[in-house]
Amino acid sequence: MADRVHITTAIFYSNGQPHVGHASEAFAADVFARHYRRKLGKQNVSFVTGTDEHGDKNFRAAAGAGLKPKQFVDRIAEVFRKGFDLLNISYDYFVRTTDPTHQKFVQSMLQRAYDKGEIYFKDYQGLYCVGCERFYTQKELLPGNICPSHNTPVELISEGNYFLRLEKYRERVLEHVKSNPDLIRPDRYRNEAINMLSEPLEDLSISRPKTRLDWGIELPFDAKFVTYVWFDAFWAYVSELPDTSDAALREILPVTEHFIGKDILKTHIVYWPAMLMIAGLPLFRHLNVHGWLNFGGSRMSKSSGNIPDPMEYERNYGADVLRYFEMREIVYGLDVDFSDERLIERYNSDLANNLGNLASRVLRMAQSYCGGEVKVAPGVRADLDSEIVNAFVNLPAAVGAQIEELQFNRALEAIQVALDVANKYIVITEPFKMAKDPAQLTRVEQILANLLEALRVAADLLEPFLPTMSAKLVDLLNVDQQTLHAPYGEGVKPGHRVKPPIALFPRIDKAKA
RNA sequence: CGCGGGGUGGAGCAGUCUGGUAGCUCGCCGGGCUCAUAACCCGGAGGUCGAAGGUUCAAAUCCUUCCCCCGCAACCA
Repeated sequence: MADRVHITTAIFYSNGQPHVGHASEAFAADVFARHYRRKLGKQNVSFVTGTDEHGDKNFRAAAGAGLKPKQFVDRIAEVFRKGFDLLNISYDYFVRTTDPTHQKFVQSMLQRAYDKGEIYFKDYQGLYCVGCERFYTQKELLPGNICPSHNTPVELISEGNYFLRLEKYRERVLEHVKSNPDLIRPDRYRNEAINMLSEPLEDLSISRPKTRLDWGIELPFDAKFVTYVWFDAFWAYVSELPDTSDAALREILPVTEHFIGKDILKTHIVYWPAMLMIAGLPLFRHLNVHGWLNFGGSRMSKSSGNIPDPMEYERNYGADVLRYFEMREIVYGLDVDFSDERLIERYNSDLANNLGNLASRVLRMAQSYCGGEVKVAPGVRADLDSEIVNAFVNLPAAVGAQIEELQFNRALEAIQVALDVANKYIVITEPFKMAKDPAQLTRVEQILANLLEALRVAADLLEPFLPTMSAKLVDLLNVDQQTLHAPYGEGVKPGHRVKPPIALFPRIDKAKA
């Protein structure tokens, strides 16, 4: 078991604000980060996100907005950073590819590759699509030299550029993928990666002449050029860590968990490993590939305006609700259909009816029957107790394992099942009836201790998925961090006092929403 | 032979890798309870898990073949 983990989202290239898809990737990485911080300690987890800010598209978008490139990307980066803050994305580093630290690091890696002879200069004449930021071969294009991606004519450009020797490393990368069966997760993307690596590759153009694009990191060995998006962006995963020495990177890369969308699988399994090998560095531990969010059965489409704004949910329901829904509903790696109706349904059944209502009834009984005080230690004192105790004793290990396997939906399902057990326990043991008979008060106290302890474990395990509301529940339960993380039965102690209930998750009326 | 994803009770989905009484949410029918956020609990109706063959004591799950649906312009994770 690793004692340290480094987590990254993609370094987002966007000329607008974050949408629910960005949020979804950030949530998954964040759940991972929060889980591991609890497991390994905060100091053993690092979590990087950020924005990829160079390139043609931003340069042109800036011009279109009448701004200098830097002003333009400053705005984008700020929107992303603030948005992620509001969504409680607990990144340790927000890397911008325009940061001087990052640029310096990229230059050092460029120089290293160049010194090793893995970057070479070649005159090149080709058909270039501005939208794709890449050259096309004739046979890839539609008749009339139309870019198949953008439906616009490509431009014939003649220029010299620097190239990275990708093909030279292809087989080594392929070997690595084959001999590390869980490198790419979930499994379904592994075969695709192997296919990509089974065909010979063109070497990768990693430069642009400044005469064409003066918005990028200057090549240290030729000031007339800047580097191209991929050689720039990938290094952001590590460029701003406190220690970027080779020794440090040899520690951190093998425990690195990349979270990416399925659209950039190819770049991450072809370019990035080759770049690391060229630099003499080890590869990452896992490439965690997620699918898409669809809307009403069709893909997200900015033009038709069907993409929900994550901030809208944050304002309406608080920061946790969108996160919970996406983690609960998505089978990691597969596409899922996103709708407000499903979100509200999930919220009402899981959070309002199950968790929220359970907290209300338990805390209310604790007030009414025990004056808010835990009277006895939780544990099994009768046959009826064993089921709830077992459910929560075994829960943390099960949830942790599922998070690490990217089965966030199943982790949450397991928690819901345990909460179900707790709700049933109340009905079966009927503390509200026994409380009327002073002779049975001891039994009532036992039942409530068991229930409060169950809530405590649930609050602890839900922290990655519901950071805000988990904290509120923890506050109602009035436990400190150390108590919070204790195994079932070793948390709340006799004499401990809890607070009266509040409605943590008010039901959402579908008709009104 | 293009690539990929999917086909599981009325709806939406897990489960398939690691074969062992088919599960969840919603909806529907009947009952219970009153601690609780019109919540909670119990019972019920409803599925030959796309089709056919095969392997196996045992298949939604493994193998083979076939059928159907969706994506593979773009803004995009």
